[in-house]
Amino acid sequence: MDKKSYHHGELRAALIQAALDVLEQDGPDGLSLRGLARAVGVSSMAPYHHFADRAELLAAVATEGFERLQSRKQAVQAGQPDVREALAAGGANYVRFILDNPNLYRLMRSPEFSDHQRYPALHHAAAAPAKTLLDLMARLVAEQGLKSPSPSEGAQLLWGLSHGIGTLALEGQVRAKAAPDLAHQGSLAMIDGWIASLKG
Amino acid sequence: MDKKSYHHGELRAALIQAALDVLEQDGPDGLSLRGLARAVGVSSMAPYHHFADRAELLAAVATEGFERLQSRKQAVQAGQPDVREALAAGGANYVRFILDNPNLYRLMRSPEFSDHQRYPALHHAAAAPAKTLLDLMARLVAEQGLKSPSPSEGAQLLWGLSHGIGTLALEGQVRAKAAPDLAHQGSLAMIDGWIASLKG
DNA sequence: TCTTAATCCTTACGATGTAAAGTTTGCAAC
DNA sequence: GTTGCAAACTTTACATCGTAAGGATTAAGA
Repeated sequence: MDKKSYHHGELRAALIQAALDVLEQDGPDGLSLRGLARAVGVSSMAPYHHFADRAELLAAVATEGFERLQSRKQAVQAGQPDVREALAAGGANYVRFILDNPNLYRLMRSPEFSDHQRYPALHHAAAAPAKTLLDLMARLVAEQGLKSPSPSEGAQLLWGLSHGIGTLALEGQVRAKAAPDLAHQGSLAMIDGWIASLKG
Repeated sequence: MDKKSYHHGELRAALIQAALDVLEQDGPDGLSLRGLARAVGVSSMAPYHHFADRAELLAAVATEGFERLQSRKQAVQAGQPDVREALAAGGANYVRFILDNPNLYRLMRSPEFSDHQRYPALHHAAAAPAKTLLDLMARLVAEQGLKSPSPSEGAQLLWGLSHGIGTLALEGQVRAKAAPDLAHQGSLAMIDGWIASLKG
């Protein structure tokens, strides 16, 4: 592990880990390629042998973030028989993830990665949580016989709600302590609104 | 207007305007103090006589953004007698603002301005739209006799929903064309969920 | 007219992203 | 083993950025 050879051996992974650490401690402004290289004990240009440019390194970090999100999501929603409750719990958990990893989440949602062609691994990782949500929403629509919204619309609305509550909480516009519950309660309200519209 | 004197005369306003232009065209990465100074035809250091640092300039731009948002908000919600519809229309309009001013909105929500002490003008401008929403929500709670959510909780939920849908639309996770309607429909669903819970 | 304060400029420094070209090392083929 | 090559890493260099320090210009009031 302590090999100080010319070849680092695991530079790529080490850089990503260092970036995650810096992101937590110093925020995104303290994140520089040179700084990471320094932290890992390697020259300024070494990272360029593993990443085409700064953006590509950040994309790899964001990818790691999506993988962590997905594993948390599965842990929470695994044994939930009630779809309605699973969706609400998923929303609350999503907000908790945002609050636990503010800078990482912001990076994950950074618009500079919107080019799917250029960051395929990122978008592959990002698709997993989205699909989990969509599947759950489809189950809700089927079980309740909803005519509106469609599964994809419903998923976008629930996602948008939790994403919005979470990011507003990051700014202090919503009390961080209350935010997960708020997302939970808001998700239930929206779901109940959909169900209620059937009986109207 | 074409005075090429030593003193620019309206450097502060010109810089803010230039920043808004650059933000729209080249995105936030193209935004540099030196670049703005160049665009306005002034030395690199001139901006520092009007702004303590880069962040303070950006804060002024963000402030301008909140003022534009508020005036649009008032234009839309002015003559809405129905509270429920006013809230939903406000949400849709909010999403439209985000889509019309993507980079400006991201700047407005940038976490580097979260220090209220340091950017009083920004937070004053930002408070206006929030208050408009809160007042409307209070009216809804009163008219419908809602026991839950509280006005502030409800406002945060509706705000979060529109903020979330809008920012997801910026990333392409939600179709931009459909986003305002989605926010509208989602707001109504949530409101109806609140009302339905009274009769449950 | 003289003073003064506001406005703007010049110069300079450290940090960053990254291009170009050289060095070291592990490994595969002989 | 020795050789040869590709991958991993380094050195050097440049443009650009934010901004600190100090000098020049000018508008406006005494």
